[in-house]
Amino acid sequence: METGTPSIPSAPGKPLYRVVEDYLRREIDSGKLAPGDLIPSESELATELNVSGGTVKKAIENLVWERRLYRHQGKGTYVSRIDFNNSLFRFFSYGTHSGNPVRIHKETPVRKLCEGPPEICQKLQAPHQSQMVYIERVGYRGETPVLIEKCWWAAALVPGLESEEVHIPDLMYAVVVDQLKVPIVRAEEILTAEIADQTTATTLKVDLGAPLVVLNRLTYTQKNRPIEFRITRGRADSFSYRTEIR
Amino acid sequence: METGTPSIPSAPGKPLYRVVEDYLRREIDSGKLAPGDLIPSESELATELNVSGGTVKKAIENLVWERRLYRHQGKGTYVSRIDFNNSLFRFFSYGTHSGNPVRIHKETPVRKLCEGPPEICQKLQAPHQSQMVYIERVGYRGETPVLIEKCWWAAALVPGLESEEVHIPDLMYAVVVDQLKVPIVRAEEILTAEIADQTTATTLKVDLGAPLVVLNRLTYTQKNRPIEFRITRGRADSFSYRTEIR
DNA sequence: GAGTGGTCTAGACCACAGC
DNA sequence: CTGTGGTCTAGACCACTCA
Repeated sequence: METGTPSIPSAPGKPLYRVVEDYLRREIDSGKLAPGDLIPSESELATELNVSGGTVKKAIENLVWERRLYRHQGKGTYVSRIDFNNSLFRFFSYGTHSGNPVRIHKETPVRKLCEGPPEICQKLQAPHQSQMVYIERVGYRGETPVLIEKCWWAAALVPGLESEEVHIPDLMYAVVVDQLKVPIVRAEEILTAEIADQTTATTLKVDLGAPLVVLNRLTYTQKNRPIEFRITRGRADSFSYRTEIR
Repeated sequence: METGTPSIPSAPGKPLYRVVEDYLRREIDSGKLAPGDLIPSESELATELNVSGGTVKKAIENLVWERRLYRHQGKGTYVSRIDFNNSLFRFFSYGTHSGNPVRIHKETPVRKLCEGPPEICQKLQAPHQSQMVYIERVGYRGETPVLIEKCWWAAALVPGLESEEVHIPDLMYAVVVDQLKVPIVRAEEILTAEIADQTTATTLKVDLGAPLVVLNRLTYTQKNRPIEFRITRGRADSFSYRTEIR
């Protein structure tokens, strides 16, 4: 079926749909296609790249599977916005064991500009002792505190975040994305367990030594640039993560 | 493109490939197709069910994604055997933080026939006070104990498992599947955290109150029948579970 | 060589969104 | 109405496995 040669650089032994995937991945990672953007339609991509519609469809299906794109029938294909509902913290069911969603309200007792601790600077790939916006938050279910968050933001990337003028909603990333216009692209999370030290125990109103689930999160903006490191500690007694093995 | 009507019961609004998926799923769940079996080839299924090859391919691709099937080019498509490497416990990196696989050797201090505790009977969907094979195991990395497993097997389904004649290897399911010829199909796991009580602390050689990661597992044989409940406790200091959010 | 799955194409028809 | 993605088909060619 000789109708032409793909106009994108191919590679021997590499399936064409992978080439198309990589092309789209590059467009996204470089920021040419930003979260929320509409990407060209299947047929446009097919003619532009000189491959068949089926090949484009397969490439897009794979990227949809990776949650980098999403599609709406009749509308088009879009670049995904990050969805923090995919955080491991959705497995905290504070209070109701029925699995109903429980709203967690957050307060912000500490917010200040400071010099970043060495480990944090390293994680954020920032120079030693660079400026950070440090934010501490406590999450409540009703009146009872259930989690503590400590966040360090690379101050150079989020100018104004430290200002008390800027109100921080429960989902903090909304401020950064909508008000400061800094795109949040992805995040890595690591889950472990710990026991409560004295200060954590008192704010969470648990016994000293009570079990905690600890979630470390590294958040990235465009071009694979880390922008925030966060460590969240929550009561273990209401955490459960379920999977299926096959 | 009228070449015939699918010979499997369809449903209005339901895509054909879903119908094919459901057909294969039923064949697997009922036990007609057992783990390890070779299923009919794409073309055989296509003519048998009177749908196109592409539709069969899409159905199979979806089931491969669900890890219910796997394919080998040039050989065929097979029903998956359960893979306990998918257990959440693969995220325990005992000792080496480099992520290298570390072999955990297991011993079996307790093995006996007993009356099942009420909660266990309920989980295994067995009558009150039914007979269970209770097995307790300790996992070691080198000389240091790192985890404790307590398992209850529905005795009626695994005759002879309690016998001391039967040697239990590190992967216990091998005995059940290979020697007792009882298929293991899938398992559900729930992860939580706890602190060590006195007996656990002494066997694991940690302080009383040290953080533990707890994994509850319900294992199923054919026809969705639960066969084993297991609770594993491991030291939290060497557990970390990583994900990516997008 | 025969049979399997893997890739790729071309094109039909449908359901849905939005003007 | 047009354009989008979703489903389904038919068939070509390739790569791999095994007798």
